[in-house]
Amino acid sequence: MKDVAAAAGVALKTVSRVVNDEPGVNPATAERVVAAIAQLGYRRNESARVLRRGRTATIGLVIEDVADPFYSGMSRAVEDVALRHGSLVLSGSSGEDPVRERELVLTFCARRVDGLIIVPAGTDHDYLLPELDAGIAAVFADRPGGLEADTVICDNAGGAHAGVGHLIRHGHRRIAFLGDSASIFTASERLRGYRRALAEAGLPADGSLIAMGPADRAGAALCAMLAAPDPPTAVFTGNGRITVAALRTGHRPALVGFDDFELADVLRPGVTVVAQSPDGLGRTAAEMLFRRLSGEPGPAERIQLPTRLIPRGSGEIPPP
Amino acid sequence: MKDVAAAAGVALKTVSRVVNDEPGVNPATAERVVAAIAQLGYRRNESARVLRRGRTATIGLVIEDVADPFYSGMSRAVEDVALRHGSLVLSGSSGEDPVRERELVLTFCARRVDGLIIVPAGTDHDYLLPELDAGIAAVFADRPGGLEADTVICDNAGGAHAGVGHLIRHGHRRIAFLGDSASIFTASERLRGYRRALAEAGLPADGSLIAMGPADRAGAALCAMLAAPDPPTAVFTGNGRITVAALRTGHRPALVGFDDFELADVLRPGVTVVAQSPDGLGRTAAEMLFRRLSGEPGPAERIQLPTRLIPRGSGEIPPP
DNA sequence: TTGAAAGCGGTACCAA
DNA sequence: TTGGTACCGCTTTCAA
Repeated sequence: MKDVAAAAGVALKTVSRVVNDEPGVNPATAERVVAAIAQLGYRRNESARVLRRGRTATIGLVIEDVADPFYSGMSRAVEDVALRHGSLVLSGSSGEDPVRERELVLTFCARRVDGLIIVPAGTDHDYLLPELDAGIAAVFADRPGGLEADTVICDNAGGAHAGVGHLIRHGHRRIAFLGDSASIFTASERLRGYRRALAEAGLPADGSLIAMGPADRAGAALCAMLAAPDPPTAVFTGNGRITVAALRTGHRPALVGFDDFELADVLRPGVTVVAQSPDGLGRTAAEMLFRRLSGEPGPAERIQLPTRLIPRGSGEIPPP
Repeated sequence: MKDVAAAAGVALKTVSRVVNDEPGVNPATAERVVAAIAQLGYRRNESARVLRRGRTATIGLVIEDVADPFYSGMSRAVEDVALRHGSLVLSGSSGEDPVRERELVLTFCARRVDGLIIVPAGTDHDYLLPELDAGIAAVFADRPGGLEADTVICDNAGGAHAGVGHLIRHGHRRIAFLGDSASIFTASERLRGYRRALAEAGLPADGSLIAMGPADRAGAALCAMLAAPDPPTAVFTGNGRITVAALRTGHRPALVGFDDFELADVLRPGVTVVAQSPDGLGRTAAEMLFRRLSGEPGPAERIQLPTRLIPRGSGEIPPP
C-alpha cells in the first residue's frame, strides 16, 4: 500500500480510502490510485486489516465428517450463506471425537473467526465460555450442545415416530430399531420416537429388537435378529449409513430409514425414508449466526426443522 | 500478551518466548508466565502473528462442489494431510464457473493462504501468475490448469479404455458413451479412451452413440438412443452423476461407469465401475503442496494416478 | 479533500 | 537468560 501511495504520489491514507470505497476522494486522485494499484498488482493484506478491525469475515464450521453426504450437503449450504455475507468458511471434521472437536474450535478461535457453527461431538462445551465472552458467536447444529446457545436441530423424535407409525399402519407388529450409539443425541431422540409410536399402538417394547451402535455393526445386528426365533417383520434404521448397512446384508424386510439418500429411488423396491434436510440445517444455522453477528440481541433460540416421510415401496411391504 | 507480561512481571518478549516454546527461558520464569496465561485466559492472536511472520498455516481448496461425494472425499483427504502439517483449510465451491473459481482463489490469496489446491473450472490461469510470484504455491488436482504447475490427475483415458474394453470383451459392438461437457478435461480424456478402445477392436465410431453434456440431460439422451433404430447394447457413463442419471431411467443395458459410488454393489445387478480414488487425489495433491511449502525445488511435476475396474454384474451382461 | 501519526498484537533482531 | 525496540500493513483519529 505504501508502494502504491508512492507511485500515485499520494498519502497512504488516500490509498486506503480508495481501496475501501470511502467517500471524500477526488475522482481524479482516485483514478491515479487505481492506476497505480493495477500497475503494481497490489492486493490488500487481509491479515493486517483483520488485526486492525477485529473482524475476520471468516466463520468456522465443525462437523463430523465432510465426506459424509449429510454433512457435506450441510457444509455446502453454510458455504453459500457465508458467501452471500462476504465471509469465508474454515471447516474441520471432528470424527465424533470430543477432544478433536475442542481442538478444532479453539484453533478456529485463535484465528479469530467471527462465529462458529458446531455439530457437537461432545456434551461438555464449557471450554467455549471464554470465547463467547470474547464475543465469538456460536450456533449448534444437528444436535444441542452443552450450554445455552442458538441451536438448530430437526424433529428427530417426530420423524422416527412418523416412520415407525407408517410401518405399524401397514400391519407390522414386530419392528426392529437399528440406531447409532445411544450416546448420540439424534440417535436417542429417534429411539424415543420409535418407543412412543409402539406405545401408542399398544405394541410391546421388545429390547431384543433394538440395536444401538456404529453403522459398521448394524448389518450383523440385523442378521442376528432375523435369524432369531420370532424375527421382526420390519426395520426402522436410524440414519443413512445404517440404512445402507442394512441394505448391504441382502435381506429385504419392510424398511423405513431415517435420512434420504441418493439412489433410494433406484433400488428395488425403492427405499421409504424419513427425510430431513441437510441444506435446511446448514442454511438455518448460518443465517442465525449471521443474524447474531449483525447484532441481533435476545436469548438463545432453538429452531426445530420438520421431517418428511417419502414412501417408495420398502416401507409399504406388508408382513408375511 | 501485554497484560500477561504485566501480570507475570516480565517483558513482552519473554511471554512470546514461552508461548512459542523458544529455548532459553528460565523454568521458574516460564512457570510464572504460564500461570498468568492460564489465569487471564490468554490466547494468542493469530492474525497478528500472521501479519508479522508472513505464513498463515492455512491452505485454500477450490473444488467444484463440496456436496458431490467425489469432491467431499477429496476434501476430507486434504483436510487430514493439512492437519498433520498443522494447517487449516479454507474451502470453496466453484460450481464449475471459472469466474467464481477466480474470485475464490483471489479471495484466498488476499487472506494470504500459504498454498492452493485447485480443481480448475476454467482453462486460463494467468490471474494466478502474480500470486505465484508472490510466493504462493499451487497444485492443480483432478484436471490440469492453464499453466505450468504441479498437477495430480488420474488416468482418465486409460480408465475409460479399460472400461470400454471390458464391454467389448463381453461381446458388445454398439457401445454408447454418455459424458460430461466436452469442454471439461476429464470428460474429453475419457471420450478419447473410449474412442481408442473402439478403434483397437476395429469397431466403427458412431457419433449418434455419443452424448456429451451435463448430468441432468444424460437420462434423456440415453432414452433417445435406446429408442432409435439399431440401439446400443451397452453404455459407458463418464462420471458418477451420469451413471446415476442413467440408472434412474429404469433401462438396464449393459453398463460400465466411471467413478465408484456407494450402493453400486447393492443395486441388482451390481454396477461395474472404473474406480478412481478421490482420497488418493486429495492426499497426493496436499502432500505435493506441503512438499513445495517446505521448500522443495524443481520443475512442475505431473502425477497420474491409476484407475481400477471393479466388475459387479452390469458390465458383464452379454448383448441380447 | 488530503495527510500525519498512533496503534492493532505479535515477532525479529540486537543489546544488556 | 532477559529486555528494548523496530516493524509487519492496515485502519482510525485528528488536524490541515
